[in-house]
Amino acid sequence: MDSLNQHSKLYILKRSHHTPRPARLSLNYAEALNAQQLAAVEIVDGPALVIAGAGSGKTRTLVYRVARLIELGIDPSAILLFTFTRKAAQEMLSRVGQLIGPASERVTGGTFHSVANLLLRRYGRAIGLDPGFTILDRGDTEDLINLLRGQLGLNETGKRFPRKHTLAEMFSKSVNTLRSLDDLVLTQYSHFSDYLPEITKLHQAYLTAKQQRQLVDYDDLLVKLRELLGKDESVRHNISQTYRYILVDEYQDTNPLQAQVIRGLAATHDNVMVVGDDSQSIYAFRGATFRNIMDFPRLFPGTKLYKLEENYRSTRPILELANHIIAAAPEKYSKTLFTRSQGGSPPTLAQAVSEHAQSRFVAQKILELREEGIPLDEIAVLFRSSFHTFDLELELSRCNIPFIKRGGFKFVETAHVKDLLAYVRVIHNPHDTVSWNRVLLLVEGVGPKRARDVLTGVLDTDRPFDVLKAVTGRAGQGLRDLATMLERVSQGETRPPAELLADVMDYYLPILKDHYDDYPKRIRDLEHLTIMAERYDRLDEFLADLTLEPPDESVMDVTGQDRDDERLVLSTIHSAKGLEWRCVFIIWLVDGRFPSTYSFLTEEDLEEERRLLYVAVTRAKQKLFLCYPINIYDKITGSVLSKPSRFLDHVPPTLLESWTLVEEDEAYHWR
DNA sequence: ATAGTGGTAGTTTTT
DNA sequence: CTACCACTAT
Repeated sequence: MDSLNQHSKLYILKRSHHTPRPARLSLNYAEALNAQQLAAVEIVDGPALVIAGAGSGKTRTLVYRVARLIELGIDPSAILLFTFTRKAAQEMLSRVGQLIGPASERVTGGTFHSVANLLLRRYGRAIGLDPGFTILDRGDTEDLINLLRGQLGLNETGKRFPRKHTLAEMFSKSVNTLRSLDDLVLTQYSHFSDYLPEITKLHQAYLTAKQQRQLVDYDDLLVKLRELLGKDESVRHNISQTYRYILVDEYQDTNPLQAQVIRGLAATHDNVMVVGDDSQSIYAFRGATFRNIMDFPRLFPGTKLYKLEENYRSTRPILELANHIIAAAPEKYSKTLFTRSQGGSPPTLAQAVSEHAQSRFVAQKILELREEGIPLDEIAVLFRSSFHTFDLELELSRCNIPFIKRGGFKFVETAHVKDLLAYVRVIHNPHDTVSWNRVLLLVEGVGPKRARDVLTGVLDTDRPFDVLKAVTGRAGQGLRDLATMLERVSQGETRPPAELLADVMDYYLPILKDHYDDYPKRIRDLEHLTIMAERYDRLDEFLADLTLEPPDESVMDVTGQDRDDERLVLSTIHSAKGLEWRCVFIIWLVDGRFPSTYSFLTEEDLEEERRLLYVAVTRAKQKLFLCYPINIYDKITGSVLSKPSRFLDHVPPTLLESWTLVEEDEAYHWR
């Protein structure tokens, strides 16, 4: 306190939300941002839509806007940032932290699902949801559907009844696209329309089962949040006033349901900024549509529109290729990406005579690049679907190139991990039908029938363990053992999750050894799971995090060594969203694989594949290699694939440098 | 009713 | 390849 004020009395003027304290901004925003970015950063109130092309500094813009809001005196805890993964949120907020300090830690950030989880645990009671609800992942969902299918006697319907996977997909899509199940089945799944009554019945059973057992699937998180916001005026007001500034990243990959959630959250203030690029919308299978971007101004009248069109990521030749690929798309928001950078070599289009030749090319080229001084973690191999890399993975191992694979099968989805977790989940939520079923089936002498019988008993009582103990017959002893173990462990439900897991492990180990020949590998996975659990002191948080944000490394990497060393990245294009590398390889660019034969049926699917390629290409900063093998037999069509992806058809030859790969000893024939 | 075997169809992408 | 289904022997 300086001396002038020593004798004067202080009278505090309270700050109101609408009159932020006079800005004393520490950052020079105009210097750090281009004109377009600056305009988007400087808007404070009201709805805003930012169309941000690939590599146009979209993240930077969001980061600076959050920083500026805080610098303007807005309470950080009133800011809500939606991102596509939780990691993305953490990275952004840590960048904000670097700019303006630790206030950023109080910003709420995460995926729609994780935020919904947070709010539902807090306010869910208002819509009859117990805070201890269990979240079902996709596998759990399918298990539950199958279980109910058995109960309803729909197992003998005949061969053409949809599989659990398809059923789950139908249910989910109807929710996320806001379409009725009838409508969806009759149009998108018309080959199953004969079964519509059964499907509807099963769906009803699925809904009630979840309701009764406090089970919540991924979609329910969003549905229930919408319900919470819609039904209860005071809760809506409360939540909306808590989060007075909302930012949404990757808006092109949100679905209509998520748009409604945003609408509800912003009910009292309309302070929403969404950022996205319609050309990068690649999650239609999850109900996402780039039309969400188009519709945003209608949902929020008075929306201000900003466009970021200057690309800072890629060299000009790479950008030109990307522009050519997307130019052929029939429908898109008008924007033209440009760069001021000069130079850069044209992308390479490499033809290999077989899948293996392609793998060898990639491995060899990567070794060369490393010789040139490019670190491995600045290189990525991207692909359409995760099984496209099987051969490459072998080749990389042979060449001693360490790599990490992102996307594809997940560690938490493996049977043994699910088994172990099921025990803990039963303890946590005794109504969890799905986990009960799983746990029961692992008992010697228990099959589907007995599991179902025991299950009905278990769910109707407060003392489920006694029900297990009362069973006689072949499975009696096994069920008693199970009951004893669960009872003992559940005494200390409040103990750290890692301890609970260790206890359960003692029981489960013999079962594991009995079930799987490769149990040593699986034991290591489970040990890893326990290590992950050590970071938590609450069981429900551990379980929720595991389903909402499963570790995105695939199984083998979890236990792999040299975690600290730099490693090559293998990634599905979907998992590569928002990332960038100095050098990028895109493999399997053969027509029929990418785009896959699958997508030939409808134009929408095909266009999504085009955008997918666009996303892949725009990940590259300096060097881009497009690879395609020829002479690939395609089982689906019965034909041989040898033509490069159709998306490259109209690309001028000058934009690509074509290479033909030949064997060393054959090379002189070509000279 | 369950466990084990053998055959076959169907294979993205993720919260 | 593998997950799922049907069938068979307990």
